[in-house]
This record gives sequence, C-alpha cells and structure tokens, in this order.
Amino acid sequence: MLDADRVRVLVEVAHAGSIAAAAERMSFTAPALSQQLTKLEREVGCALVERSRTGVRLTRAGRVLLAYGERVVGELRDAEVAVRAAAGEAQVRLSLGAFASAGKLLVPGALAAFGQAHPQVRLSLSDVEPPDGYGLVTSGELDLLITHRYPGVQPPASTGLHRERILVDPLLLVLPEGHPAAGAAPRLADLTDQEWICGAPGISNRVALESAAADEGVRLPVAYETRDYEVMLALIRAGVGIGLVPRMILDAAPGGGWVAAPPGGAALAREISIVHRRRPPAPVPAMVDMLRRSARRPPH
Amino acid sequence: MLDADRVRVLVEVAHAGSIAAAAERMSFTAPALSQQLTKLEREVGCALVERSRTGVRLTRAGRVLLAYGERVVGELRDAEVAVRAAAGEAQVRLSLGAFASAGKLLVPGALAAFGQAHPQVRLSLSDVEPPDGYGLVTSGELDLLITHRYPGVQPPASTGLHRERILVDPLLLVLPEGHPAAGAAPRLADLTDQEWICGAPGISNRVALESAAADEGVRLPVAYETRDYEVMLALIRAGVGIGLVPRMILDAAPGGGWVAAPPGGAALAREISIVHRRRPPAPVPAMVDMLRRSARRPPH
DNA sequence: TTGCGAGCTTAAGTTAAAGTTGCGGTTGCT
DNA sequence: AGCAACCGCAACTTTAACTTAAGCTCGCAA
Repeated sequence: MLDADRVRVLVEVAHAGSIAAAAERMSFTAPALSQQLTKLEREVGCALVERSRTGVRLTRAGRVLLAYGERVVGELRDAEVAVRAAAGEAQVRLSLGAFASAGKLLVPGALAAFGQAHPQVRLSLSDVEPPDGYGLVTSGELDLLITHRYPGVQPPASTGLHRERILVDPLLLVLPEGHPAAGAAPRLADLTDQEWICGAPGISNRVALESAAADEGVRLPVAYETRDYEVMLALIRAGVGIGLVPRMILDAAPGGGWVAAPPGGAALAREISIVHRRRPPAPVPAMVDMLRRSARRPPH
Repeated sequence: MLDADRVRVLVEVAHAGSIAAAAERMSFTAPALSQQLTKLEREVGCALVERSRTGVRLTRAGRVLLAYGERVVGELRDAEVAVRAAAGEAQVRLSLGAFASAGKLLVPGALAAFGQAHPQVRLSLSDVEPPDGYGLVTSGELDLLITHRYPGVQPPASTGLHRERILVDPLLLVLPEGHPAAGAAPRLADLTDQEWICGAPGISNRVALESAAADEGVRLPVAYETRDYEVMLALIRAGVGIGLVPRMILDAAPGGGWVAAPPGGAALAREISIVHRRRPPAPVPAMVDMLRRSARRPPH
C-alpha cells in the first residue's frame, strides 16, 4: 500500500507549488521532501512531478494521485477530530477560506456571531481566490470555503464535496455621476465605445464581462485592469471608465460620484457558495448557518 | 495528523478480531501491532480497544476511528490502482466476497465469463457471510461484495458505498413429499406444530423466519439448526422437519423427496445485492455487469 | 562572459522509530 | 489441573527518515 506520509508530501507540494515552499510550510528541509517524492515515484512506478527551477508541476499521474491524496489527508484529519469528539474533547479549530470581498463584507459578521456563540472554537481565515480552494477543503486544510462563480465561468468539479449557494449577487453597471448613459439602462452592446475597467485576463469578472459581451455579439475595450473593486470604484468616480460591480460591494462602498443600475438585457449575477466536506467537523454546520444569515442580511 | 500506518493496524485488528490474527495476516509479530495500537491510543488520547484473552473488542471511540480508517485505507488502495492505471499499467486484481450459496450458484458463471473477457485480471473469491463485509469493501480488502438481506433483518449502514439489488429471491416453504399440508399453501401460523429447520439464533434466515411468524402472531418451534441449505434439504427429504428455502437454492438442488411452494400469506423473499465503493477500480463495473446477467438467468 | 540566485538533487552521517525475540501473566477450555 | 491462546513488557537490532553540506542547472544581470 502507498505510504500516506509520502502521499501527503505530494499534496502539500502540489498546493504550495514548489518543494521549497512546501518544505517551509511543513517545517522540513527541501531535500527531505524531494527524497520522499522520489520514493513515492519509485513506489508507483512513474513520474509524478516535472521538476524545474521555477518549482514543480504535476504530471498527469500526479494529478490523479493528488485527487486521491487529498481525500486521504482529509479523512485522516477528520478522523482525528471525530475520535477526539467521541472521547469528549470537542473540536477546537475551524479554518475558513474566503475570496477578498467576502472576507470583507460577508465573513466578519458571521465570525463575530459565531465567536460569541462558540467562544471555545479557535477560528482562522485565509484568502483564497476562486477557482482555487477546493483541494484545500478536501485535504482538510480548510474546513469551509466561501467561493463565487461569475456567469460564464465553469465551477471546478467538487468530487465528494458539498456545495451550497448562499447568495445571488447581481452585477450592476456602474457609471460616473452625470454620465450620458446614466438612467437609460444601456445594454453592453451600446457601450463598446467606453473605457472598461475589470480584472486581468482569466480573472473571473473579466471572463464574465467578455462572455456576456460575446453573447451580445460585441467585444468591449478594457482600458484599466484591476481585481480590486475599491480601486475600480475610485477610477469610475474619477470618470476615467465604467465597469460591472457586484451589488454587495456597492452596498458597502461610500456613495457619491457614481450611479449603479442593472445593465439592459440579460440579468448578470455572481453566485456565492460555501463548500465543505461531507461529514464535516462539528462546528461547520453552525458556521454555515451564520453565513447564510449574514448573506440574507448583508451589512447596510 | 494521525499516522496512517497505525490507523491501518486498527482496521486490520478490527477485521481480524484479534491482534494475533491481524499480525498473522500482515506478516508481523503480535507485539509490533500491540505497540502500534498503544501509540495510536496515546495519539488520540483515549482507549480504542478493550484487550481480553479472547481477542480485542473496539471501544466506542475505536469504532468511530474504524469507520474513518476504513475509508483512509480504501482511498490509499484505490489511489495506487488509479495512478498505476494512469501510468498505463492496468489493474490486475479483483477480489470478490460472497455468501456461501451465491458463491456456489451466482458467482461461478460470472467469474468464468469475466475471466474469458478479461484474462489479464487475477480474480479472487472469499466467503463473507452477511451482515459482515461492508468494512472489508470500504477498506479495499474486497472490491466487490455479494450480500443478501432477509426480510426482518436490518442491512448495515453503507456509508459511502454503492449498493445495488440484483436479485429478489423468493423464500419457498419446503415440505417432505407426501406431507399432509403439501399443495395447500399453508400459512406459517398453520404450521406451529411442525419441526422447523433453520439457522442458529441470529443467523439471517432464523431472524427472517421468526419475524415472519411474529407478524402472524405465532412462534415456530425450531428442532434442527443448520445454516447449510443442503443439509436442510436432506433433513426435509428425510421427513424430520420443514423449512423455508430460497428458490435459487432449490433450482440448483437435486429434486425428489420434497415439494416447494410459496407459503400462504405475505410473500417472503431475500434480496441479493452487490456492494462496492464509489470510484471503484476499473474491472468492477464489468464484473457487476456479469453478475447482473448471472442473476437474471440463474443456472437451471 | 562571468557572477549570482533560486530551486532541485545527491551523498554522508545522525537519530528516531519500528520490528523481533524472549519471557511472564492472565484467562478460557478440556 | 494443565494446556493453549492471547496480550504486555523489556532489551536488542535494524530500518528509514531527516539534516547538513556540496553540486548541478538554468535564467538573469552586470
């Protein structure tokens, strides 16, 4: 049977992106991990990673083993929590991963409420930008992931994971105050002569914008690239461009200088979901409940 | 994180029923396993087994850890098979578990057909009497389990396993040739003065018989206890008693000396099912197909 | 071209486990 | 009563994992 410790090394290396970074995380030296990885490759009889100086990349076989390995690691972590719970010692840690704007707007209230209701649980939060994070949940590094899906973006396969949509967050067209198109509910196709602001190619909102524009048969010129909606709003306020912004962000943003309305044509919205393992540790359902509530009644 | 090797020790010990037997199976000495178990208990902070002279019994915490451990071990085994398959080396082993009469009647044809279609796969078969075997499937010791459920018997929970009923096998009342009740389709309640033959208390067909009789408000006297239907038929043929026998058995048994018919009242049948893991190794679906066919057209 | 840095590997030595052997203790069965 | 089976303890041996140190390759910049 495969050595679980070596499989774990593969998982950590895959998540960290390099042997050196994984070694740092695991408090080992790089040669230790390299040796274990080599032995694992000898065990399975084929290469699992392509080593290069910029880090390592998983081979096809490596990706297959990674998927199983994440489950193995996750089951082991859950096993420990479960048996401790059976012995009377309750789970004391709960780790969340969330994308940036959720971390700012959705999570803090839920964290505060949860912390008050379960003061003995040590909470932790880390930034995870979609579509990443599913593997971290499977392997138990995260207990709960808050992720989003923009229209036109394929969600990752979530083998063995439980995903639940907690919020549909409409994307509104945001224009500078006094913009000629303001109040007219223009379609994207009517705005091809504007300076657009959105994320870099590959970023979710960029993909969503381009795919929605393609649906209307046009391409929109992107003049400014930022994934930070605060920056985007500042640019819009300055009158240098326009963009699509989730309502959740707008609700929390200082007003003035911009006006927002749903674009004409097809309604656009991002879906915000939570992801966790089946058979999650005890505090997860309670936190999920808090998050559902927080989603129903966002700040403001 | 828990040590997977130690968790595996717990799984093997639980399946084998004693440290000594598990050590034998794993080609280790008993003290080695005992030490590992002790360390595992120290790791989780509570007792996992109650040691006694007749073997060991799992504590409550031990059973919790067993369930997770079986999944860990199963995922590790599947991981090895999957990554080998990805590297081009196909899975070459397929282990079946079946209860006695299935092993005699249902499996041989399927094994033969499968062996012809996939000569490179090494097949193995072992006897597993229900309700055992689910843990063996989860932990990957078995790839495929053929099990049954008699009416009135609760099937084991099959967390994370796939179960599929492939045959409903009616239980017929078998009487010696010339028995006064033959041909009259008597109810169980009409046969309280007979000498009944069935398994020992706790054996599935005994439980089914008693529960069916209880449904009719009677208790049936059991004079002979055997779990072997061949023996039961021989006893019936000898005129010393009567019993319920699955049709599948009767179809294959030499006729003469007995007559069989459904008992009056509620229809009784045992369900024959196959059980395997989700994401089973490659040859499993093919074998399942063979078994389904074999169930549809039993020998004779 | 040469020097430097990042990352991975190889090699050698140390240390920490795991496993075996041998013995003793307890229990259940004949 | 005695045998057999099973578990636990302790000392010894062996395996293997980790660390340190040095070497290799490639990209980049002076």
